[in-house]
Amino acid sequence: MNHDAASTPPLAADKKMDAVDIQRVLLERICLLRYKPDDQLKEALLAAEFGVSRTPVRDALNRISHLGLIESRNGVGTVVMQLSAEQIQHVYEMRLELASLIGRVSPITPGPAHLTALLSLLEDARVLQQSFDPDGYVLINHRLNALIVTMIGNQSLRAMWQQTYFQAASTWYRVAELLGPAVGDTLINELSELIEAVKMGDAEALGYVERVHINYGYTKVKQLFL
Amino acid sequence: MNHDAASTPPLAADKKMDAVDIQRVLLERICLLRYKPDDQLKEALLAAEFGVSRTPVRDALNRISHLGLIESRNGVGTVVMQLSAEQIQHVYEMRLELASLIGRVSPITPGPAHLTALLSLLEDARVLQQSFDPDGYVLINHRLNALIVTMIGNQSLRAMWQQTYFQAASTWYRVAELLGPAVGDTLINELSELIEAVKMGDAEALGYVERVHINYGYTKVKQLFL
DNA sequence: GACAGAACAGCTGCATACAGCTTAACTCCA
DNA sequence: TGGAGTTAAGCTGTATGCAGCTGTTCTGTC
Repeated sequence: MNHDAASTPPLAADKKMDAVDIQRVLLERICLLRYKPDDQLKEALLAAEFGVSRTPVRDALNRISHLGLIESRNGVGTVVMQLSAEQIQHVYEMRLELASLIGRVSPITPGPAHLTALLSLLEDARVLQQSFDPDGYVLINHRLNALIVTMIGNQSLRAMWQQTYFQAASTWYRVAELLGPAVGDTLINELSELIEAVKMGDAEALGYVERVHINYGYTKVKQLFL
Repeated sequence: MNHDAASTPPLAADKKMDAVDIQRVLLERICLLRYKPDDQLKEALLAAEFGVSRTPVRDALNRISHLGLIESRNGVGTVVMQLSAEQIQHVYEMRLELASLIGRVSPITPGPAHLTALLSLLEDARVLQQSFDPDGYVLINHRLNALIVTMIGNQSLRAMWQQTYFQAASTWYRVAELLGPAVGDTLINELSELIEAVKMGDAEALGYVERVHINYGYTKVKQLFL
């Protein structure tokens, strides 16, 4: 009764996933680097794993192809793309700008539900620090992103935010692998500052907090990869 | 020999279009309002028209579904969505912001090729004014948009610009129908100002020119529809 | 005549079979 | 043994048939 959504995020053991479910799982796996750049996502294998035919798998791949994270080549396979240094730079540059817009274009005043969710995330982030692992970290980041999305009033901006999040997520996973618990501390700081902003119902502050932390992340990415 | 691309933009008479071609044609038809909101895009009919099976048509529809311009409902059909007043507002708000970013994030210095293309567009726009029709107007706008895209250095911003263009295009077509040659005059002004910016190699000016004219368009849309 | 119910037509979602392309391995010859 | 040509395996792209869902229409009853 209480497992209507997101209760089986990575697993597919249950019964008959449709194209939409597969789309979600594939994106999550790319963000969690379970599929690494140059990996081949063979439609037949995925179909077998999910217990469906190639058709819904193809539909899912087609629907996420616009993100540039995968590319299908006839006769070869569907490969996971490694975003070039330039592309990563562009995505982070845009996320910096988009963050500033959260509080400026059709802003939403965050409410108590948002606060509750943030407090829950903060709790989980603290638990995570007791035995840090990148997967758990990125999953919390996932939930945080999903929450921030609900605080973006402009639907167009919301879509762009999601898009760039997916594009940057796997890069950020690699940072978490390399830096370890340090990024967890930063996440706790980010959550604390977000909580303050939400307590005041200040969407603009929220955007600036995000901007600051994206800038921090961008700095780390530049140091480590670019 | 000289008909390698865009020579048959709307037509499908030739031979064997693949999913990518179909995707382009469908988007164009939506932008030109050949498909109006609540219209049903039946896969079987489109397949017959393009001389292929339903499969590549489905692939094309899936690949553009993220724009929110169409929505497939099981048992019903794939319907063209009417963007709500709020959605239109959001898209225009974002285009205003994105325009300002053209000259700020990874800008490109426009060169002589851009200038040549703009002059050609200006010429065509002037010809159009001798007997204005919305279709011709939107097609020139299409070419202008394609050109501006090549002046956007940040790939992520480029994708967002394209996305919002497709989402706003059909709305703009309706404005052209209602206002007639007046929008053509505005287009000529826009092109003239863009030419000045490009002559100076000033990407920032280019972005501001776009911002101003998007704002003009937004004003008209608000007056007429919102 | 009006309304409830059932049968029907039509569409998308999915499954399966086939064709075309690409890569890699394998063979044959020098 | 090295290399060019050929063959074979495997993947995506496409075609086609079937199942499930939805809106409509037709029928039977009150």
